[in-house]
Amino acid sequence: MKRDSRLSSVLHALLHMAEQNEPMTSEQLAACMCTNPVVVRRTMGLLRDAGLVTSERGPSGGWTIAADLEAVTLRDLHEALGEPSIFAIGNRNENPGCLVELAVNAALDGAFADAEALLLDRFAKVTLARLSADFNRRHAAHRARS
Amino acid sequence: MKRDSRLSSVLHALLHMAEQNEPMTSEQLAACMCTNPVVVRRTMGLLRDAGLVTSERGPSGGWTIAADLEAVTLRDLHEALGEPSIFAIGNRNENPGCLVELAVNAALDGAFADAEALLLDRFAKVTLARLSADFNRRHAAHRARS
DNA sequence: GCTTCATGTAACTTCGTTTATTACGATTTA
DNA sequence: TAAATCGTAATAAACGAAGTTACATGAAGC
Ligand code: FES
Ligand code: FES
Repeated sequence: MKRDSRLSSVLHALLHMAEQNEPMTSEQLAACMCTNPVVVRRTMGLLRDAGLVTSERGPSGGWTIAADLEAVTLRDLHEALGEPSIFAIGNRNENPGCLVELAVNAALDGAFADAEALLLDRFAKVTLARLSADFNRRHAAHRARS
Repeated sequence: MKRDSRLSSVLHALLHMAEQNEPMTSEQLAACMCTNPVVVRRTMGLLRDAGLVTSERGPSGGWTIAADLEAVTLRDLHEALGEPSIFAIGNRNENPGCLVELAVNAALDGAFADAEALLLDRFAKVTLARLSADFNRRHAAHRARS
């Protein structure tokens, strides 16, 4: 199955934007991430709907972070993206008609629910600020090496 | 996204087979699960490669469980199926060329790895015997009600 | 041996989802 | 008004899972 990589994408975009004082255009972000400006607008549009970024039209327009980096977590971003389903594995039939399926689904669903809860919990503990700091640490180390 | 439902499928098949003394044909299993005999063979073939079931050709042939129900766990089945990737969400670029991607991937990968570990751990704790018992319990309750 | 039943497997199609692309409209700045 | 930029709909491309078709292989029974 094709994986949804939008969470990864918006994180990229946000980290770039966090290093910048001016708005960044869809074009810039797209070039940087090897994708298409329209894709950037579509995805960032969801973050705008959630109040995490703002967009301005016209010359000198573009995308700007509108939230506190300390407050925004990966979980917030996941929710802003519409909480896409997390698993690539699932039940054959979600509304079972027979007892065999009921028993199987019960066993699998419990495990999946627990794993999802753990993942979302981990997401909730990572802020954009922490990610940005992590990036800057790596950046400094990289410059020191070269 | 289209989810991989093979784990769910083989569980269905195995529970049916556990209730049966004779081999079951691909045709029977397919009819029971509303799918195609060839799909059944493809999937069950992986379990056969793992030594969990056997297949016999010709008249009176079919599929038979070859392992101890107490010993086989969901994790064994997951492995027999080739350990398909569990998540429908992932990194945009698994082999990052820039430090932004490195930082993002590190954050996400850690969370995904932990969730995967938890899920596999849960899988390892569920045996076919337990599932079969669960089914029989439900079956008895169902008969008592009607 | 011949027929029948069943698996083994390759090739192809269908279907659903994600991402990319095209096209055009709306808004802002100069 | 011209240029830059987002907003959005419509469409195509790319991909993977499941389904389907077709035929080969092997076993059982006569
Ligand atoms: S995504 Fe911007 S440099 Fe890597
Ligand atoms: S009766 Fe539900 S799968 Fe067999």
